[in-house]
This record gives sequence, structure tokens and C-alpha cells, in this order.
Amino acid sequence: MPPRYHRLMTRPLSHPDGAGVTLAGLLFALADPVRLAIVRELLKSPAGLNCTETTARIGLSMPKSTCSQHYRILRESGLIASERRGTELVSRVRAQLLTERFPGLLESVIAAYERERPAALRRRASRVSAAG
Amino acid sequence: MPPRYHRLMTRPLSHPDGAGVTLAGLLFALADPVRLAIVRELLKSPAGLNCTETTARIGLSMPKSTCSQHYRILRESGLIASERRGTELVSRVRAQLLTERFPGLLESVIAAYERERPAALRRRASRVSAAG
DNA sequence: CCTATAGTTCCCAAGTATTGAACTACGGAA
DNA sequence: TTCCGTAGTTCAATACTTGGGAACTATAGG
Repeated sequence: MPPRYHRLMTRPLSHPDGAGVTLAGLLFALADPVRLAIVRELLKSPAGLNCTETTARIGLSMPKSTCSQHYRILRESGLIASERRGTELVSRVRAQLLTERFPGLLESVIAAYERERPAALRRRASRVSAAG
Repeated sequence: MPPRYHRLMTRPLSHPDGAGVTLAGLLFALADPVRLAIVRELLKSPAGLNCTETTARIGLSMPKSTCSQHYRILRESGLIASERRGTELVSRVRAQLLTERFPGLLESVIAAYERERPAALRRRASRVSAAG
């Protein structure tokens, strides 16, 4: 039996637009603490980050498959755009799209995130990633 | 075997406060379209609404058990406060608490909800859009 | 008491998440 | 070219979560 997903890996990544970006989808994507931390980290690097690098920066070790799933959900919700560069998948937050579709939404979620997490904790997470 | 939940129904309802109200909890609660619609409906009735009445107003028929679960999740996230009045459980949005803890968050989520659903659609809210 | 109404709890089927293993894809070195 | 290392995807198995029917508690009004 041949592998069922032959040639599927280079298929175009789905990036919803317009009405394809739904509030429920965005909130669902953001409701997971890991995904919220990923988005926060991506916002700090407008040039984009790959999966491995983001994982390292948020100071969480998680299997590649889990990370890949989280990125897929973020991408399919419209929160991030991903682009293949060689073996990497570089992602960044779709700030303009989000501002057009739901102005202020992402900003207030991130503001709430900052308010909930004391700065000391965030610095420690950065140091862990720098060390490892 | 006696019913395991004897006398449990009148136990005090849990209403988190302060750090017990988390961003992840709120986003999780709001990420469900039914719960978001419930919150929107409760906001329109500051005096509070019971479960049956809210369900009727959002134009969705759902089993009591499902409704009860949604209300429990909303309550335990900190979004709503519920009070027993006779046989009813009257709930309302904890606007003040939410403003103190995460100012602007609920407002921008509701604004996004209004932006997504045109008023005409909201009047006949029984069908969920199949657009993708 | 009885009956109606409001909501809760339990349970199970159906759905979703997590993650190790197997895999594709690409870049660089030999 | 072929092989290797790295990056990420897909699949499958298992663990967890959710929706809703049935059975239940609680209260109000006869």
C-alpha cells in the first residue's frame, strides 16, 4: 500500500481570507495557552519565526507533531500566515488582515495576556530559551 | 445505591474572582458560538435572564442539559454570575469584574461579534452559517 | 398530597487532542 | 549523484472532552 499522503506535503497552505476568518475560529485558536503564547512570540518578531524557534522562545518543549498541529490551527483560523523557505515554515501574524476584519480584537487579547502574565515570568521564559 | 448527587443541587454556585478569572478560561468560554450568543443576549438584559428564556431569545433549541453545561462553563470562567430564584437560575454578565480584570476584552469580542453578524441575520438566528 | 416547571447530574456515544512513529522535503557535503 | 541531517507533516492509537437523553432534585401553585 503506498503512503496515502504522497505529495501532500507541498500542497499550498490554506490561508483563509474575508468571511473565511471567523470570530469563533479566532477565539478557538487563541483560547489555548500554548497557541496564545505562540502568537505573542510571533508578534515580537514581525519578520517571522519557524516552528522550532518559536517553541524554544516560549520556553516550552513539545513534540514536533503537537507544534505542527497548533500552527495548522493558527493558520486555518487566519491568525498567522506561513511560508516555506527551504525546510522551514516561517510564520508571522496577519496583523493587517486581523485589523481590517476585527479591529482591536487581537490587541485587546494581547493586552489581557500581558496583564495576566507578570513581566518577570516572561523574562524567565526568554532566558530559558536563550540557555537551551 | 443512592443517587450520588443527592443534595448537591443546592450547593453554592462557584463564582471565581481575581486570579481565578483567567484569560484562557474566558477565551475558551467565548470561543463557542452558542455561549457567545448567550453572553450577547445577557448583555442586552442587565437585570438577568434564566436559561430557558435566553435559549428562546437566541433562537436556538437545545436540550436543557446542554444549556446547563454552557451556563456552568460561562459561570466558572467568570463571565456570568448566577443566582437562584425559586426554580429559576437567573444569570447576568459580570461586567464590572471583567472590566477590572481585563479592560476592553469583552467589549472588543462583542464588537467583533456584531461586526461578523449583520443585524438582519441576528433576528433569525436559528440557522448557523455554512459559509467556509 | 399532586403536577408542572426549572435546572442538574449521570452516562455513553461521538468527537477532538496529544504524541510517537513513519514519512516527505529540502539543503549541504562527499 | 547519493547520503545525511534538519524541518515539518501525516497517521494511528490512545486519552480526553463534549452533547444530549434519561433520571433526578428543587420549588411553586394548586
